[in-house]
Amino acid sequence: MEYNFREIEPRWQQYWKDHAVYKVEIEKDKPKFYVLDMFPYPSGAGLHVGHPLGYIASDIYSRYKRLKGFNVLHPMGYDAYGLPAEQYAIQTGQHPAITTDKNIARYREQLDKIGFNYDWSREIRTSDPEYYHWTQWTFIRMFNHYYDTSACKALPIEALVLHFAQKGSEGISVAQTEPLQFTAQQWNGWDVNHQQEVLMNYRIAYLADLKVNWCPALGTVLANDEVSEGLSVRGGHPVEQRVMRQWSLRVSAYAQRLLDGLNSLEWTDSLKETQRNWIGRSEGAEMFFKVANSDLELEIFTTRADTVFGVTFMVLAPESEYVQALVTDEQREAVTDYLEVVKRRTERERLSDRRVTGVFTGSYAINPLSKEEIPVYISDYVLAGYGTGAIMAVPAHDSRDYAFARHFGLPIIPLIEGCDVSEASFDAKEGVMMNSGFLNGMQVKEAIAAMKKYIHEEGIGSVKVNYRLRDAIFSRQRYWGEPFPVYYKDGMPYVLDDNQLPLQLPEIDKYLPTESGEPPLGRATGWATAEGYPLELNTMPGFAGSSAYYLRYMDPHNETALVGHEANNYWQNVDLYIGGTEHATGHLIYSRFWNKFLFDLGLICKDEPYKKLINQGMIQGRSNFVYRVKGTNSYVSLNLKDSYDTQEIHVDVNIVSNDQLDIDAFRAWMPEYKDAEFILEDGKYMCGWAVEKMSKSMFNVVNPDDIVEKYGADTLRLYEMFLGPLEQSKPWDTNGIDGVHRFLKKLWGLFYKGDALTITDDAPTTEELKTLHKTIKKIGGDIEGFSFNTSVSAFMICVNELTQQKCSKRDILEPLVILLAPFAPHISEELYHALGNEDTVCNATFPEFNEEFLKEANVKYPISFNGKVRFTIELPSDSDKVLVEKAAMEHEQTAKFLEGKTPKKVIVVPGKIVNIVI
RNA sequence: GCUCGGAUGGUGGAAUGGUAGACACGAAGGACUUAAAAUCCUUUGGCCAUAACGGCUGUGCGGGUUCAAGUCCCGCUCCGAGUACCA
Repeated sequence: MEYNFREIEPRWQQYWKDHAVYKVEIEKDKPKFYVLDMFPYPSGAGLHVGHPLGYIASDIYSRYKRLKGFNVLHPMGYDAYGLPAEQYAIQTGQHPAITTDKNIARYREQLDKIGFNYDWSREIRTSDPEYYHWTQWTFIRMFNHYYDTSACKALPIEALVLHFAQKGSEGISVAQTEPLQFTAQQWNGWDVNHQQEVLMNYRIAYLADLKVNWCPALGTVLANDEVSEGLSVRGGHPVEQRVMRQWSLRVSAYAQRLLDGLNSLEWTDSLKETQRNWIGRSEGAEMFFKVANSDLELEIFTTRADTVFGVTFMVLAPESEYVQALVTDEQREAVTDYLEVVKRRTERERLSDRRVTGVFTGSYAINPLSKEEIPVYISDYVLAGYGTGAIMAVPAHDSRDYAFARHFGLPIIPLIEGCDVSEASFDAKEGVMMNSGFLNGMQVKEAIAAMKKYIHEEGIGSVKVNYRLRDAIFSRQRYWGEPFPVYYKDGMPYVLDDNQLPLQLPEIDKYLPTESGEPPLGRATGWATAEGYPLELNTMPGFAGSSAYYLRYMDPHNETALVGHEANNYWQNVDLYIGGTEHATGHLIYSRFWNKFLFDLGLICKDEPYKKLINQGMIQGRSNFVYRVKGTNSYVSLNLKDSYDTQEIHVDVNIVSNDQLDIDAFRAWMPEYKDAEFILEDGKYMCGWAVEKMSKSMFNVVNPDDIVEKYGADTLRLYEMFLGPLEQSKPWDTNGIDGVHRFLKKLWGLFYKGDALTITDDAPTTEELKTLHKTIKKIGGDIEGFSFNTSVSAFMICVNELTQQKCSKRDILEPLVILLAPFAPHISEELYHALGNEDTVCNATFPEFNEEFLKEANVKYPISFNGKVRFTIELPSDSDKVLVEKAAMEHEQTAKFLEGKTPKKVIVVPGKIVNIVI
């Protein structure tokens, strides 16, 4: 009987489905394990061979954990809201839900072919009202809570209202948009609208006029992580700054907790570092600089308090509120002109053109230490959104200030002994201070500390921590997203009652903004509450639905809660999360924030959602090229191309094998190549190749369906793992796949000779047992360490050895099949049943290796101590070091040499030398 | 600029400080076959040598620690990723 994967695989997939093998329930007497994949956005292009990489890895691990006796939750769903379906709807008029459903069906079909062990009864889709019910529900709670900085948690807004009514803003410690001061009398005297307006300053989900990233091409605002270098991440359209009234989430309130939480997580250092940089904590000082001939004081933030003696000017951001107060009549025209220029520049222009620009306000401030009068400038290199929007400039020790000083001819005072500031500033935080009064002679670090102390004692400022992390803008001017559970009364927003949820997305005629420029929901008829109050027209962004989806999987059909307490207490949080690094500053920040908020409200039991996280690397494409002799339809083979003037052209990798072009297939590929002629080498046409992103335009996309059709799902799974370390990016090259396929055929050959099953119940030989046990040991260790590529090698070695040993013993082959089940479940299931087992291999137990057994057998080897003493003792032939070390220690002469001392280290090289360090 | 990774044969990649190149692909040669496919065997880092044993060299570059370095330390080069007027 041949290894017929085309028959075996669908049959077992059907069996698993029919017997609900992967359905999981809470089982209190079993330890739980939660393995999660980052759920996909179902794009129209379907899966390519790179997408399942992480899914295969999580599938292997969850199957392994199950064999180890854990109750494993391994769900899957879809991030169903997104721009492509909406763009498609705009072009074709087809409802995004239809497009999305179609794409999901296609994804599911592709996923099913690979034999994953998802519990599909828990599937969720973010666009499903049953699901976004709870996204809206959480939003309502964010609206109704504020962040208390002394309690370090979110608290109900009613508590704050009560406080305001009694004491005004006195004594509150809160996260807020801007510091407000008012008395209880003022508060109580305000009408409802004004009170609501003031509360917006504190709510965790709040509406505010913000400078936002507006993308005209997409017709919507974008969050910071959706913009890169002035262009939208999706589509690469220009983004400009605009002030708009938008919903935001007060993520910044959680900055410190998001930072601290990282320490307890098993994530890679690089990913944690990325998040730390994104959160951007910087410790420094806030200081006040008096304005000459005025009562005004300018507040600045600096991390270099030690350099105050070198401050020779100050700079305000163009948007700074100080600007108007400081402009003198003589400078008014120049300043107005400058502000106009700045306003006209797009974000992208500002980033690409970094020439020094700025204008003098006409006013002077007083350096609080040197007491010198220093000019105050305006320049767009100072950002309004960070710190206080004003800086003290130290040209000698900051490169931006240096460039500015040089341009405007301002003085540069060096503060560190021996530094050279004739060409560039000296930015390093090291050296001995000079020109700095009482700081002279100190090291920079001492000086920073001394200066902070001084600032505090003299009352000219305070020690302050700043974060780069901004609040998340939560409104999108789109149709295909979660509607906000919000209505407007007298122009003020109010949230719906829980019993009005889910607020379903209405139907509209076209998926475009209204003529008056309102978002698409402005087209919906009757988009209002029963009382006739208009509903919010914006929808939520992509990250809304993905922020708490892991909780919903625990209890996906609960109609009364996001997640029930019993389910949450059992499943807790995700033990292993696998996905790409591209979510480092988006989803993985928002999701942690969202989770911490729910934790504050006592709704869930863990304040971090993802305990261990693994980033699978990208699978790149391996493109092939042909070389056309310029101006002809003639193509020259790779190694002959240097003698011609050629043009490199991408060719479909599916008609190239081992870099050799299938010439007939090439002629048939496109009409223009029908009459192509070839200049061959050794009778072949060899193509060039390069590693590039996998994309249609490079003709290097490989579809997993084709691989499954040709080699089977088990081969695909093994090969994806075999390609290289999980976390590393690597190119896909279908050529190597024969190797793993051959391995499966060899495994099959251990069971069947011709049509006959040749398994015997004979006792295994020592050699056979050795092969088995070292394989069990290796595979177990590799899976725990996520070294799936070396596991596949270990299987190959094992089967090669057993083939040589002509092994057909049940006692060897049955454990081997169970061992392989996480990697290649279909063939394992088939062979497991061929051995006479009734139950599914998924319910088997992961075999244990026999350590004692592995310590047998003896062969001769030479040995020496520190290269000096040399004699021969008997050592095992196996290269297992534990064994060899032990044998060395038990040897008579060795024992005598040691005289009862415990060696620090025993180093063994079988066949050559042993060193023992005492 | 800053942060974090990485560099090993023709290719993908193995190597708790201990025989570098496991395993696989590709290539070359051979067996079987009318032939092809499939399968199996041999060789395969480089250089030198051979009837044969073998020798030298070798993990981006330059130093260092060590009995022993692909691995640890210092200084570079190149490549990749993230981030950026963040004061």
